Amino acid sequence: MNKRPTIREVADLAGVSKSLAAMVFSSESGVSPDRRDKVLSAAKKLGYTPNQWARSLRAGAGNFVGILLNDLHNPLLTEIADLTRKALLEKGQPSFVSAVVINERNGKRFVDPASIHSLLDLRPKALVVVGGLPDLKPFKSLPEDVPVIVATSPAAGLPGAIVVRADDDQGIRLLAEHLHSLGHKKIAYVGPDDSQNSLGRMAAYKKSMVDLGLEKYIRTQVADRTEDRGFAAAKLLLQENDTPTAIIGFNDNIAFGVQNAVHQLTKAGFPPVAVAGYDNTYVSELDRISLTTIEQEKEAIAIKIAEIITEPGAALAQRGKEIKLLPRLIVRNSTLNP
Amino acid sequence: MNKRPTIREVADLAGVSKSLAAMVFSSESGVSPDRRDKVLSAAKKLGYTPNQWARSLRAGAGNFVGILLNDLHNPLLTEIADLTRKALLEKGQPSFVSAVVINERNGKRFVDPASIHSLLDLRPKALVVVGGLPDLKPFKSLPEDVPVIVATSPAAGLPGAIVVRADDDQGIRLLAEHLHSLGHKKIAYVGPDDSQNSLGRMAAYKKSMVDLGLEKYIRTQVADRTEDRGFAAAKLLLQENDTPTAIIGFNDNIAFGVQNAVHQLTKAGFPPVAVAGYDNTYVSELDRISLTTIEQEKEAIAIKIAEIITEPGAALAQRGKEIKLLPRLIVRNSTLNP
DNA sequence: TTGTATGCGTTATCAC
DNA sequence: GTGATAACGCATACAA
Repeated sequence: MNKRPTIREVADLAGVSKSLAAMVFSSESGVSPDRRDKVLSAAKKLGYTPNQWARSLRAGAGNFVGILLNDLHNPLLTEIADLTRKALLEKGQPSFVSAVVINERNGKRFVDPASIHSLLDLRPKALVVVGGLPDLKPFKSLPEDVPVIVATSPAAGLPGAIVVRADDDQGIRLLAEHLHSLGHKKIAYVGPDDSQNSLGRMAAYKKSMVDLGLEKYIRTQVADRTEDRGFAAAKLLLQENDTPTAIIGFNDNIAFGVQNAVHQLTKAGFPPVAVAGYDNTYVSELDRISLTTIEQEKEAIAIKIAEIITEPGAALAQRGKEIKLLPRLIVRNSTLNP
Repeated sequence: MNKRPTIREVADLAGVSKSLAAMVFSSESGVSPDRRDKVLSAAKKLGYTPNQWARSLRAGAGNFVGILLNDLHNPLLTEIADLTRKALLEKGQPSFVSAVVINERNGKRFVDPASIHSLLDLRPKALVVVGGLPDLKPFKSLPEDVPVIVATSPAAGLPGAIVVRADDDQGIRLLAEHLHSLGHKKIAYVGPDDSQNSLGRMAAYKKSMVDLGLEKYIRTQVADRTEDRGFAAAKLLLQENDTPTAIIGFNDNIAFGVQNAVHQLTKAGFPPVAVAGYDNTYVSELDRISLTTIEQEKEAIAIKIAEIITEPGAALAQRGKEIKLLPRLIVRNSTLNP
C-alpha cells in the first residue's frame, strides 16, 4: 500500500528526464524506441498510470465523458447509465459515472450543487445527465464547447442541451391503442402531475383517448411514483360508479400497485381490470407480475448518446435539439389475461 | 455557459491578492472582516466554488470519501451506496460515488483497473467498496493511511481492509429455522458456487441443516444469480423423485425464478413449495410476489461504515477486522401460504 | 532528441 | 493582516 508513483519516479528509474517520460504517454512518436521501452518497463515495474485528473487540470479539459446518474434507486436510469458507459467504451471513449446527491428539505427535493460541481471540476469533454434533474442551472458554468446530453427527460432550463429520450406520446398511444384493440373503452390513467415528464404522459393519454373517440371515458387519478400510491389511486378509481376496465400507470411501479388493488378486488368478486405500466423494468417480466409495459429502448438511447458524443461535429449540429426514439410495446398477461 | 471562475478572478474582483482570497475559503480566521466580506460577495457574484480536485492535488489528499459501486444493476448495492452517502453526509463528511467498470471477456468478468485508478487518483481520505470485487489488487497502490471498507462482501486479497456485512451464517440459519418451524424437513438450496460469498451461504445452509437434524435432506442445486437460472434449477429439483417442500434461494432474484417454477407446477397439480430469498429487494415485498427473505440491515451497515470513517482512530483500530451485523428475517406469504 | 521553464487551481510557508 | 512564492502531477512550448 504505497503512494502511487508519479511520472518523475518513472523518469528517474528509466534514467531520462520527466518531459521525455511524459512524451511517451502523451504522444505516439518523438521518442526513440529504446528509450521508450525503458520508460514503459520502468512504468510497469512501478505500476505507474498517469494521473488523469492532473492531466485534465493542466490541459484544461479531460478526455473522459462525465455520466451523471440522477437516482440510484431507479433501475431504468442505472441501466441507461451503464449501457451508455458501455456504448462509449466500445467507441474507445472513457467515461466516469458519478451519482448526483439529492437532498430533501421539507418535502421538496433539491439537487446538491456541490455534487454536480465535483464532476464538472473534473472537466469532462462531454456530460451525460441520466434522468430528470429538477434544476439544470448548475450546468451553466460549463464551457460552451462541452456538450450536455440529457437522457429520458426534458432539459429544463438548459437551451443548449441535447435531449435523447423515448417518444412518450407514442408510448402512451401504443398502450391506449393496444387496450382499445382488446375492446376496452373505459381506460383510466394513474400518475403524478409534478413534472414536465409526468404532465407530458398525462396529456398524451388524454390526446390518445380523444383520437380513439373515447373522449368521454377520460379519467385520471393523480398518484406519486410509488407502488403504494398506485394501489391507493386504483382503489379510488375502482370503487366509483362507472369503474374503468383498464388502467394505464405512469410507470411500472405505480402499475404494480394498481395490479395489487385489482388483485384484491377480483378476489372479492369484482370484474378483472387490465393493467399497463411504463419503463419495462426487469420486475415487470417476472412471471407472477407479467406486466404489459413500454420499453424505452434503453440500448438505443445509449447508442445514440455515444454516437452524438464520439462523432465529430455531431454534438454541435444537434445542439438544443430533442431526439425522440420510438418506444416499443411489450404485451404481457396483465392486459391479455387480466 | 462560461468557464468556471477561479480564485484569481475572485481576488481580482475583490481587489485582493489570490492568497488572501484563498485564506477566506480555507481557514476561518486570519482575514479582516471587511476584506472577507468583499471576497465572499465577489465569489457569490461570480458563482465561484473552490475546485476541490486542485485542492486535493495540492494537499496530497482530498477531503472526501470515495464510494465505489460495484454493480449498478444490483438494487442491494445501489441502496447501500446511497445510504452510506447519506450517513456520511449527516456526519458532515462529503463523499463521491462512482461506478466500477466491469468488462466481460470470454465469459469472465474483469474489473477495469482504470475505473478504480480514476477514483484513487482523486485521493479520497477513505474508500468504501460496495459489493464484492473479484480482485482488490488495484487498491494496493493506496497509501497506508487511507482506510478501505468493503461492504457486503469479503475483502479478497486486501488484508488491511475492514469488512462490514451481515452475518450470512445467521441469515441462512434464520431461514432454515423458520422453514423447519413450519414443519418443513426437505429443504433445498439453490445458488451459485463461484465466489467466497456464495460458497459461504451454501456452507451455512448445510451447517444449519445438520444442526437441525436434517442432514439427510440436504440438497443443493447450483445456479447463477438470475431469475432464469433459479427457474431452471427449481425445475430440476422439483421433478426428481423425492422433491423438496421448501427451497432457499441464494438471493431474491433466484428465488423469483424458483417461485415461477413452483407456480407453474402447482397449476399443473403439484403440491405447493415454500420459497425463501435473500436481500429483501424492494421487489420481494410486492403483493403478488410477497417473498420471505433476509434483510441485511442496509441502513445499519451504512451507519456503521460512516462511524468507522468519521470517528477518529476507529478505522485504524478496526484495520483488517470483519464486522458482522445481525440480519433480520422477513416473513411473507411465499413461506406462509405457498 | 533532450532538458528547462511555465502554468492549470489550489494552499502552505514564508516574508513583509 | 497581507502578499509573493513554491509545489502538487502533468504537458507543452521552447531552447539546447
